[in-house]
Amino acid sequence: MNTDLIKLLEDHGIQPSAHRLAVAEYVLMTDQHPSADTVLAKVTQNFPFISRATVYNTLNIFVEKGLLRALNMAEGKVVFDPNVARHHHFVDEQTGAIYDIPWEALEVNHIEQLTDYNIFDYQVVLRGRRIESGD
Amino acid sequence: MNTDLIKLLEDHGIQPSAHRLAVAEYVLMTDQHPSADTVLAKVTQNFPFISRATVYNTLNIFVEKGLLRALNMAEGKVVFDPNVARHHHFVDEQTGAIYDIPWEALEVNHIEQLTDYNIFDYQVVLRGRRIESGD
DNA sequence: GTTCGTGCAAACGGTTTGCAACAAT
DNA sequence: ATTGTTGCAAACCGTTTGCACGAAC
Repeated sequence: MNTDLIKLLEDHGIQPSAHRLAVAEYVLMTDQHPSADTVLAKVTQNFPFISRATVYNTLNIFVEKGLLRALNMAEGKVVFDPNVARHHHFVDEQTGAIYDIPWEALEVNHIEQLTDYNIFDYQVVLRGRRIESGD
Repeated sequence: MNTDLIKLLEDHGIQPSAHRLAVAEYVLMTDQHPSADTVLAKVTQNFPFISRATVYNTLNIFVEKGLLRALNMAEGKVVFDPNVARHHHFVDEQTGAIYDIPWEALEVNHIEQLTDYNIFDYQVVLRGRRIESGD
C-alpha cells in the first residue's frame, strides 16, 4: 500500500510522519494543481486533526526536496504541481484551472539564439478556455 | 510634453488626473517590470503626496483599460508590464528581474494540435541567469 | 534528554476596501 | 448637486513564524 510512499519520502530525505504521508497521499497523486488551502481541505477529510501550519510546512518541505513544484500563475495564490518533469501549462482563464501539456506536444525553436541568457529551464504558458468534452 | 500622455489616458477611457499622469509617466515608459511598491517609490520622488491606495487604484485601472499587463511570475508579488504586445519573458532566478523577449525571437510549433483548448494567448517563460555583458 | 514534528495564534506583507474629504463640472 | 478622485486606516487573505507541547529514538 503506502510503503512505496514511505520509501519515496525517505528517498528524498523526508521523515515519513503520519501527517506527511496524508499530505503526500493526496498532493503527490493528484493531476490537478491544488493550492495549500485545497490540500488542507482534502487532507482534512481523512485526517481531521491536521493544522494549517503543518500543511504549509509539509508542502514547503516537499518543494524543497523536489517532490513538488510551486507555481505562481494566477491571482496571489501558489499552487502545487506533483509533475516535476518538464512540461507546459494551459491556464483556463474562466475557471483558473491549470492543465499540464506534455513536453513533446510543443516545440520551441531558436532558444539557442538567446545568447544573452543562460537558460536553465523554460515552458510555454497558454491561456484560454478549455473545450469541455462532456465532463 | 505630456499632452500625448493625456491623450493616451483619454483614449483608454481614463480621466487624466495629475496623480494618474505621474504614475503613467513612470510605469508606461519603463522597460523594467516594477511592483506596485516600486511604482510608489518612483512616483513619490517627483510627487511626494501620493498615497499607496491611489497608486494601487491607478495601476488596477491601467490594467483594466489595457495600458498595462499584470504578471504573477514570482513570489507573491504582482509586477506590471507596459508592453502589452505579445512577447515572451525571461526570469533571472538570482535577481528576480524579468526581461522581455521579442515575439519573433522564438517560434512555438504544434499549438494548433492542442484541440482540447481554445487558446487566446500564449508565451514562453524562460528561467535562468542573465549573462551580464558589463553592466 | 535531545531532536523533530505538530498546533495554535500572532505576525507578516501585499493588496483591497469603506468612508470621509475634496475637486471638478 | 452630482460625479469622480484621493487619503487614511482598517480589513483582508495567503503565508510564515515563535513558542510550547508531545512523541520518538
